[in-house]
Amino acid sequence: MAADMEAARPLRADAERNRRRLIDAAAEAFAERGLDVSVAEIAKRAGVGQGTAFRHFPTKERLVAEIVRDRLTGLAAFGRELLEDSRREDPLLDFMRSLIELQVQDRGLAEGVGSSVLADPAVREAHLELLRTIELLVARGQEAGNVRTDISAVDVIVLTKGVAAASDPLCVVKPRIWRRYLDLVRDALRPESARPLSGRPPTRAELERGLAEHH
Amino acid sequence: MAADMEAARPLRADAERNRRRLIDAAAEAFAERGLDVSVAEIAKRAGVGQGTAFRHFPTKERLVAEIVRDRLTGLAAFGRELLEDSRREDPLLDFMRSLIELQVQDRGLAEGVGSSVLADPAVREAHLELLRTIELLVARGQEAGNVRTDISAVDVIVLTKGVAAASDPLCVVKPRIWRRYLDLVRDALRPESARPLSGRPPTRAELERGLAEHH
DNA sequence: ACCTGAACACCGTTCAAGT
DNA sequence: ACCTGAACACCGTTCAAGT
Repeated sequence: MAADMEAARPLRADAERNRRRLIDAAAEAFAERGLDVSVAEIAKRAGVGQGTAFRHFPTKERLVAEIVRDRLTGLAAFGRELLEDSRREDPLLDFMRSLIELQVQDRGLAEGVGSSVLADPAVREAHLELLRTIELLVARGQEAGNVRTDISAVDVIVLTKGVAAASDPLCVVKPRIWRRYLDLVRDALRPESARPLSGRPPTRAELERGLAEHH
Repeated sequence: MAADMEAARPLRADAERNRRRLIDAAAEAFAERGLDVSVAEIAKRAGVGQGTAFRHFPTKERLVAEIVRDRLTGLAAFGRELLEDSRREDPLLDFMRSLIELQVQDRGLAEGVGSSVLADPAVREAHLELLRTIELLVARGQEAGNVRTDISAVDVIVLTKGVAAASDPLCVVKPRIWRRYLDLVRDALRPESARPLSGRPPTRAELERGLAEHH
């Protein structure tokens, strides 16, 4: 799961332990109650002083970034697994299902992607890795004739985010409603239904820039 | 635009003036910078003390609610205009365009719908009015053969919210990108592309309940 | 009746003092 | 090196004192 770029100098034993506790406590709290749980409460849950929290993560956003990065990396890895599993009929659709399911279950992740955490370099790198994986899945789907050819990986990310965001309020009362809207997206992506789309498709760079500048 | 249920007892002249100034200042500030502009700043922009702001709107949420209600009422009225204009080929699609465009232009509105302001009774009433208008538009579209028959007005609201939310980050760099995703939704809604959707469709009551309980 | 700014509780963030 | 809680600026909200 955790893909640290550089091991850097190892932390002192207690610091390392505190860091892990903070990440675990934050991941849990954010998933359950969204990103507006206070750092003070996360520190308390982790059993450390709140000063310690800000020593490890100089800003709350960096703490969020750490956790979002973990999730994105995990998703990219899962996407590559799907690509290697040759028995799957429609790996792209399976992947979109997982993307949405994770956003629906993890409120913090849903609030995190599309927030300014995407400006964080480590998060951007993980996001790019995810995009590249989706590009492979889209290409595969297009070769198999499952997916219209005027659709890109950026579109897939945008669409899954849309399904998750749109389903969000209804999910409290109908937890599986997102499947309905994923089904509609599936219908929209089939080659038979393709009619010309207006404007030029968004590029990878435009998405990255948009996410980073957003706010 | 403003559809006050009961005129009640009229306010003192200065109070009425302050109320209007607060609403105008808030509408402008929320549209530009989203819902997290402080009440203090809105009061300052309106030229009143911040105590006055809380006298007119006992909570920040009520101030937001007032503005969201105005927008929803305006949208419902516009929808009915579309229904009466017999020259339009696809009034539902035209209406979805306006729904999305407004959410993209007005950050406060986008953040407001789907937040807990929908718990406010006056907002719920305006929202219900909007839903009923969309139901007429959907029925019209289905009669004309433009729209698949397993789609409801609730779906339309959910989908437009999804398009607006998904396009949001990209809009900074490509302001018209939402048209692309509306085009995809248009393709998904055409009867020819219809394949069975999983689960039962969400009802009006479920949407209302979801929006109100959300948070 | 309505207006106002000072006061309160809570948040993110900083830092002097400890080990 | 790292930990800690008290301190600061800012937010939403309340309220005693004014007109």
